[in-house]
Amino acid sequence: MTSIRPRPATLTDIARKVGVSTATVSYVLNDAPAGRRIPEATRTRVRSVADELGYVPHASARSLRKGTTDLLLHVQADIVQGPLAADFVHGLTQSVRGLGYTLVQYGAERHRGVKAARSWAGMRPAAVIAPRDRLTEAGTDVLRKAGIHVFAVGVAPEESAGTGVSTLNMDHRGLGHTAGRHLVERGYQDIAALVPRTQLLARMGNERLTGLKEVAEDQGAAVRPAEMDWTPDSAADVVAGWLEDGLPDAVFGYNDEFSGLLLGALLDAGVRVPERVALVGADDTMVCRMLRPELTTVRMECQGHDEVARSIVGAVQEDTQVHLSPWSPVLVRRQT
Amino acid sequence: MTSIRPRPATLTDIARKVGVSTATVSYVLNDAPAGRRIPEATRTRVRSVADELGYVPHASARSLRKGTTDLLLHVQADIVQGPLAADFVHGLTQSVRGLGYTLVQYGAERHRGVKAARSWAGMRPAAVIAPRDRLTEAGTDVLRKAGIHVFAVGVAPEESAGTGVSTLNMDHRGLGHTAGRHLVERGYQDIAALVPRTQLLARMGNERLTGLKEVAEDQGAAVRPAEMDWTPDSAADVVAGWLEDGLPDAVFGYNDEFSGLLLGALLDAGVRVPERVALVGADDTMVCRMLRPELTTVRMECQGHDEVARSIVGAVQEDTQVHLSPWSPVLVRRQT
DNA sequence: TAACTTAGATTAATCGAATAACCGGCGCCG
DNA sequence: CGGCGCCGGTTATTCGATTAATCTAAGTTA
Repeated sequence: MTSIRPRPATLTDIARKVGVSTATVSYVLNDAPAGRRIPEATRTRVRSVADELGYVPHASARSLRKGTTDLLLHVQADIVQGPLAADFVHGLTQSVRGLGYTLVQYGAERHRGVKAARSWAGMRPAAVIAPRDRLTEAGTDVLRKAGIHVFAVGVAPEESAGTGVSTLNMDHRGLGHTAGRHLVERGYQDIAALVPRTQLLARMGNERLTGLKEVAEDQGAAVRPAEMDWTPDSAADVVAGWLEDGLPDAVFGYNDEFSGLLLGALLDAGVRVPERVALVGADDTMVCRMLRPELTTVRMECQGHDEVARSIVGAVQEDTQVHLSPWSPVLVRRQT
Repeated sequence: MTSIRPRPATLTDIARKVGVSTATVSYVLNDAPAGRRIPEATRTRVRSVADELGYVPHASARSLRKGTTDLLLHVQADIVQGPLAADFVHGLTQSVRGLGYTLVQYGAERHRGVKAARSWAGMRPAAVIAPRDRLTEAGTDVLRKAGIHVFAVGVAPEESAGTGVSTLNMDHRGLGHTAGRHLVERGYQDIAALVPRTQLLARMGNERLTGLKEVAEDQGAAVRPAEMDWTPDSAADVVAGWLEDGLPDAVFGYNDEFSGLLLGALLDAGVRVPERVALVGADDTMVCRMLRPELTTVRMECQGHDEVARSIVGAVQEDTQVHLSPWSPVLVRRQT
């Protein structure tokens, strides 16, 4: 039995059934652009037939004719996205849909540069939103030349000046400030900061570190960075190092997850937390609530998704650069 | 300055520049379907000009003409996807790309049923892969009528018999078996199992519970379920309840994250883990390595992504039903 | 009654790529 | 010398939707 794949209904099908031309049907279904005169009777008939046939407009055909798509292509980072990113994407998807756009995610590891840009460009999205490590200069060029707006995630506005590339950032330095202020206020003088060794995370880690330093050193507290991998062994190594060189009073653990691993290693070494070493994470994930002691953390709160969506869509439509940084740090105290 | 949005190069542009017709260009760039005779010299010229102009085929135009897309639309669940799901999607994206398909994710909460199906169908994807709670019967119908293959995630093969809908499942019962076997073998007789109260997770929780029960009761061990929300308070409530009714010997915590919250509550109540109550999670996330004691867990190992991709693509191309369940449970012992 | 308006449509071109059908010229063979 | 085959292409149509331009019949006005 060769199953004949059903052919979706088209404008022509509707037109034939109603007994009018496809033009009329198109006008009706697009709510008659100004100046068109179509009596309510016709409109009703067209709409009911469209419904009956389960008509769904063919996005490709439409975009081919109009020369633009309603697609916003979000290229995912290699790293696993936490709840913060997931929530952002979900919210944004909803918001841009209200503005007539469709946000989709596309993610394949090790797919970057010109080759990747070409495959993104093939979909002719209105914009590509991609993490910095996926975008090369040549790749960005391919997109720009195809008339596609580019958002670089994790690229500072200064870096993208004059390139026509918009940016979307998290204020990691501000996050560092918030963590630093908390620790300094509570009298800690010898503060350590974890910095992930992975390429992508290292950049963010260093920015958080910078923010922490700015606040701490201003108040006469010392900050020492410690590189760490995303493994329990690496956490143990860090702690072992400290046991030799002297334990810090407090640790800013980059994020909740790195902090969690470190906490395990500290407890294994018999270090009392937070009495001997205080620990601050970031992102306010549920991990904070699983650990004992619970983790003090810095949550990044996102401004309304609707507002972010409007900024993005505005930039896309005018093809003007914008630089967004919609998250602000908020301290969540859990350890004394 | 009104920036004229650059127009991407088309077949016509290449044809004009090379001095041949668009047909020739098309044949060359698609590697001359059998029977076509085009000398190497022409091929080379066409290809070099295409390259020079940065030509990227217009996916919409192509799909309009061919009547099919290379799109596989993965509709994301409302819940935050863990590393397991993320890894699956990344791997699959890569694998299907090798087979000429493009997997994209689309996620907006509270977007389900017929309305959602219509918006998915608009893209004319070759297939829609969606979690069960996004698919209504009517919605599935819209897709099937549009000639789109449907994969229901989390729907048992029996449920989808005769509907033409393929399924993609995780063997939660098997996971329960593995956890149960471990606990029974270690002599635990009074086993509790957490079951999430959230709609979507409850289904999986109950399947895991069923598997656990099958093994345990076969060996004369008792299993008592305990409903829990994804909050620290709820975990505390569960523990409080047990303190009244009697603590179990062991707990299967649904997954690592629920187990983590429960562990916190147990420790708060002064219960020694694993001496008084043993705890088993699931998914083998890094959370297991942060907690003290570390968590014994059941990891779901996925068979090769290439193989899964082939099954999916095969079903899509033939429009035949398949029922996939590519994960198998593996115990990871960490608590004695 | 002729000229003009207007409501309510229709016609036809177009977007970019794929592809079936066709075509002119050259060489070879009987 | 006529016919056949093959080489290296070209022409023209098609996919589904949009939209500017046009058309028709009825009604209005002078």
